[in-house]
Amino acid sequence: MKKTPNISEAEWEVMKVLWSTSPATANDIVKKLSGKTHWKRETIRTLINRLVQKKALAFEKKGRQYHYFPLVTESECVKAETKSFLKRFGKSSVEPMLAAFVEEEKLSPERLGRLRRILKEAAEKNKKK
Amino acid sequence: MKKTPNISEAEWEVMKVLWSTSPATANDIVKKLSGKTHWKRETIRTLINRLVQKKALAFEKKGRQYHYFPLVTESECVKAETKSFLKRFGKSSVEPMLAAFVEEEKLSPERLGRLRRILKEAAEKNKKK
DNA sequence: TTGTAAATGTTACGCTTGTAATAGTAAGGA
DNA sequence: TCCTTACTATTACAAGCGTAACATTTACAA
Repeated sequence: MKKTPNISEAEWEVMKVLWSTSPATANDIVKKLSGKTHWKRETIRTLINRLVQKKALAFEKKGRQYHYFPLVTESECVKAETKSFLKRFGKSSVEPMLAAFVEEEKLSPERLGRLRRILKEAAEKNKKK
Repeated sequence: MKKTPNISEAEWEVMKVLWSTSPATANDIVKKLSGKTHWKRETIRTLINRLVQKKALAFEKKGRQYHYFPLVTESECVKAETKSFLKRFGKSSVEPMLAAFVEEEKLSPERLGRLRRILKEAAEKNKKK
């Protein structure tokens, strides 16, 4: 059970890019992010550097540029975040949270179905035990 | 749609105390928290003061001591947090998150039932529309 | 070989957080 | 009335974060 580094909100955006396509150069990342954010190139570079320091990213030198790639997987990180989220709010908040999910994001029927299946399975396993 | 203040992790612990019993004096809060944390009284007082500044708490002077009470409800805050959580991870993470919830916290059958009902209702509303 | 543009590295700065220590004030007992 | 004690208020300080500007290096073109 490795410890995932603590990734801040802004840094998370950078990670998302790398999780969707890696390796990528700093410029690739800047390009992808400039659609979604207003950050300056320098800002993004700072974020990248911090992620390298935190060992969330690594790079390979290819001539003059660095090709970055993630050192942790997205699901690892989501899981860790979920855990700390839960710890923070306590289980009494699970319902309001789920309600907010459902309400906030118009979940597609497929997704809803999958969510329901998860719960159903949990319920069954529960009973069996 | 009022804006809930930004409550940090440590501050959240203080809020939890007040949500469960309010009003309470600083000392009440300290007492309750000393079971769960190792924070010094001063630390807790700092947290309380910050929460007052952020308008998450208010107080009433009663003689020499202040009686604190929350200005925001727990469900409001949970909702806001959930929203930003979702925004951060994107909806593609909802399933892994729910899976982690279920796995992490052994949810009671009752709770599971309630969760399932939430989803069921959402599914029906979805269909109708 | 040397200048230039592109890439990387270093430094900055104010805000929030975690974690307190210390100072000020007021109320009640001697 | 004056002191002690129990509260509250002010100040501290380092690490993390958001947001950059400025400096340095280096590969390639002229």
